[in-house]
Amino acid sequence: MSADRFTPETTRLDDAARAGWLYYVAGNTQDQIARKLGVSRQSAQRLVAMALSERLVKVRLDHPIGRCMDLAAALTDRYGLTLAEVAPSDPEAPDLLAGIAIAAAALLERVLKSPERRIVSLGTGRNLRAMVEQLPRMTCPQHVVVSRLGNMMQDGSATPYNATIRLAERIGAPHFPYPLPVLARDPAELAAMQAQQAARNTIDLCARADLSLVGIGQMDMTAPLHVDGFLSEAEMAELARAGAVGEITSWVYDAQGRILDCAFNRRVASAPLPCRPARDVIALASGQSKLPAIRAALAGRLITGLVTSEATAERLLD
Amino acid sequence: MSADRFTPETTRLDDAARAGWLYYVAGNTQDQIARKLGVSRQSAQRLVAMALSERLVKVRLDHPIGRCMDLAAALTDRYGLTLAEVAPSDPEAPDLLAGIAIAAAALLERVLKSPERRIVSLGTGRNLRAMVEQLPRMTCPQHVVVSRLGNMMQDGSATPYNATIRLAERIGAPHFPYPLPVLARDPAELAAMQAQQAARNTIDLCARADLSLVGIGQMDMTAPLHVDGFLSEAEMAELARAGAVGEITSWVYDAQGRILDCAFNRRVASAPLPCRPARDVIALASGQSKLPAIRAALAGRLITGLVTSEATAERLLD
DNA sequence: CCATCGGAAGGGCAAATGCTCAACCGCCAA
DNA sequence: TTGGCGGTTGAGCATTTGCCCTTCCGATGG
Repeated sequence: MSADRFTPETTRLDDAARAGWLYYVAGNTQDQIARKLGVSRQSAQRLVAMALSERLVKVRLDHPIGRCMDLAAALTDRYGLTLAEVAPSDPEAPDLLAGIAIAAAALLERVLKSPERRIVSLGTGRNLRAMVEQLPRMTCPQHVVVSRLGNMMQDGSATPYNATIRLAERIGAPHFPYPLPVLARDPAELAAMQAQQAARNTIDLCARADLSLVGIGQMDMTAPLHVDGFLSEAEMAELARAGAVGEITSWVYDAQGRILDCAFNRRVASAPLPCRPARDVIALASGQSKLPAIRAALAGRLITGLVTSEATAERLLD
Repeated sequence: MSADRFTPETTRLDDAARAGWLYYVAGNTQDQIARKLGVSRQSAQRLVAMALSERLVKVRLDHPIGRCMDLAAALTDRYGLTLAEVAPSDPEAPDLLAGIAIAAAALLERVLKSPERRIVSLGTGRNLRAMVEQLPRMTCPQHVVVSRLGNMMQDGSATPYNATIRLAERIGAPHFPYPLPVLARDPAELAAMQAQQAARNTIDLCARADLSLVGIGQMDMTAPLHVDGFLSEAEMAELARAGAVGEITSWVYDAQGRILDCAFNRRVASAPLPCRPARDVIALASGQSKLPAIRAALAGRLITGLVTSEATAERLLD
């Protein structure tokens, strides 16, 4: 091998390294490098490009954001997402809402800046509500905000964390609350509800939404559906036996991310949740307890994007 | 500081980091970055430039350039060193700080990766400071950083380029500043100072340091000791007559690398500099003006390793 | 309240860069 | 010798980038 020291290959790589050093570390232009190494400008360019393609130069970003962006790139890559945002975790409060809310707000703001009409559909949840609070006031009468699910509990009272109304107020856009409750009593009642013109119109809007932002619910004893009284402990247990690990806008799915064909889902009145959606469906979710639910949603391609925390992203990539 | 999380300053740096990542790691063009971050092309350019100027992006060249390797091998061979690193020189700026700093940072990083406790002692100087800036953030509470000399001028003000504190901050390790000034007024004062418990403890740590990184000072009119006001011109001349050619952590030595037995050295309060040290003492130094000082340090085996520039290495081997 | 000022944003342009393509060189085999 | 072929080179051109200069915005102080 020592004979290789002077083969063209080695010298070329050496020159590439030298060119890369002069370019990236010493800050020369390719013209200067060409003169210093005694080659043409084009050759210098090729050497610099080679230093890059042969991975001789290693670039590292020394900022907390750098790590997050590495994680986000790994997430999009591994799960075939169109978008991933990872908010830095505070080591002392690893799944603080604020980071995710800010990241998601920035994302939403970019969409809302469009002069074209955009239909934005929203689920429910603390994350979405916090996101809206982080959004600056804007004037966007050209857009439309629509809710993907009802905000009425079974007793007729409103659920907390209604993000749709707040968002519409904040950006001055027309909005469509979801005209049905979360759950129908039975499939027959559901069919009757969905036949109403207002319902059909809203569901249609949801299907055509350019951007949908949703939360992800876990299915343990802290499940939002349980805490909010939509599911009794017995029902929870039954769903668990059927393989339920998570829910998005009340649609319950299993570990492969398949919407379960079960009695509960047959009563869900929320807008249908497309599998492998054609338009952006972005979930906001983080936390140890939601991990299985997030994993399943990613596996089943129920979402095209994810906004999460650094800590959660790391665990998703384990 | 946590309240600062949302100040414009922080957000701006974050954005700069994002832009830098997208540009240098993900290979986006500035146009794409502008679209993704929702800003104008010019702003994206400014963010990328900021990522560079704020030293958020670190570039490292991962290739042993043949010529530098040869020089390094020749240096270890000729001077009996345990380690030599030679950074490529830009012919027009032969002794750029950056190359040496990066090489030394890589070296230090390898040591810091050890899970075992390591004691690292540092001298002062631009090179050391630049090295610390090149080091990535790490978490190494197992190590200890200790300064080999004071950072107080005679008037009590702090010298610039304090590397110890920066290093300790950056790697999250406990650190020991040097509790004495650079010079005592006279030998009697020195003895009194060195009797203090804190001083004895720190000096002992320096003696046990697994790795010591130091600069080398020349003894001409640009001498650090003179520029920083520790040596008057008259004193400089006297030391020159006594044969002084260089200094390490303020200990002045002659052309054979022998620590001079002179009035000045009897006032130096820095940690003692062992001749033919048993543990690694590595100097960072380059430049025409430092050549005699480097040669002498090598001849007298005051150091076990050297990180220098290509141009300086060549001259040392002449 | 208005005038002033500093910093950030955007337009425009010149320099730097990346890429394609045709020409060329050396090598091998017919 | 000659033709073909892989690979390298340099010219030309489109894109990208860096920078200057003007404009705009918000803060500050009279």
